Amino acid sequence: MIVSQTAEYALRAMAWLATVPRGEPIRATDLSTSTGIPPHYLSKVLRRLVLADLLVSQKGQGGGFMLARPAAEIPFIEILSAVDAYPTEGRCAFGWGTCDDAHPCPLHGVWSRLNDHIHEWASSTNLQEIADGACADERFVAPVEHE
Amino acid sequence: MIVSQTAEYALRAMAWLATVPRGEPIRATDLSTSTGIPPHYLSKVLRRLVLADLLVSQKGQGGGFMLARPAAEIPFIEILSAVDAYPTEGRCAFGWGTCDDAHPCPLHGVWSRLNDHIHEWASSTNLQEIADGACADERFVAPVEHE
DNA sequence: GCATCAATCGACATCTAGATCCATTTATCC
DNA sequence: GGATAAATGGATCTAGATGTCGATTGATGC
Repeated sequence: MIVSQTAEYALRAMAWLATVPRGEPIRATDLSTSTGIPPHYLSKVLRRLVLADLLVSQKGQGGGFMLARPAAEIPFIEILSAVDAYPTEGRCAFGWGTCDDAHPCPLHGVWSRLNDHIHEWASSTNLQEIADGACADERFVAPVEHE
Repeated sequence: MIVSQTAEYALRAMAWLATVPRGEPIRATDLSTSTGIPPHYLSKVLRRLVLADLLVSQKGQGGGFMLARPAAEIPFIEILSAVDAYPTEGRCAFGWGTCDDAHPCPLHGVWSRLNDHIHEWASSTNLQEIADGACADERFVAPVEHE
């Protein structure tokens, strides 16, 4: 498993929201049925995304959630950070308390090489890419099933 | 968290074993104190590595564990596969039941790009690199602390 | 053969991410 | 202002990953 379930849900929800015209709020309930994410769990994830300034929420009648910024300005790394999922900094796979570039543990080199890859990917990928690749009407049709 | 705790332990144990001269078996107990991995848990991880033909074990007096092959012939991907940790194939981050290159979900493209990176890293990195970078006497000295 | 050493195995405890439920707050519409 | 819609927040439940324990099996040396 590359990322946690929560992180995956966050990406899914954001990806979906990126495909609807910006400015029209989507209700958590609708988002839940569309994406297959359990409703109560989704609302918690959404809340964290609001706190991270990636979404804005509107309570009451006609309310819902929408992107706080244009999709092109939301890189994946911000989404992952918003739901934790993106530490690995400072942690050492070898169990050393102190492990940095100055005093690297044996795994440090290869480990940070992987980290760089992931960081690069998460920084250079943004929601607009998803929105471009996916026509909301065609490809977002009901999931066949979700396990 | 990029990989599970178990996977991290597996890498640690293998990395350590790669730094001792091949042919001399290391006891699980010793490996446990050296790496800071809980002893009984470690032995479960080791067993899985044995089943995956990455380690050989020797019972009784003078027994222990050692690499089944030269370090250079053990890529990380085999270690990760041995302790699960390496599926992501077939799973779809979007919750679609069917998601392949022919019928990709909206996240499919960027997702598999990340997968490729990780796969490339895990395949091209082997234990020899670790052994080369780490002198067993100097850099493997007692972990300062482990959380 | 017997004692000892070390891996193996199964059962059990604990901890945490994931998921659910329900009461509360805030906004909108009439 | 009252009814309704929708997000918010806390408390709780559950399953799976993590970690522990004790007993067993197999190998070695004497």
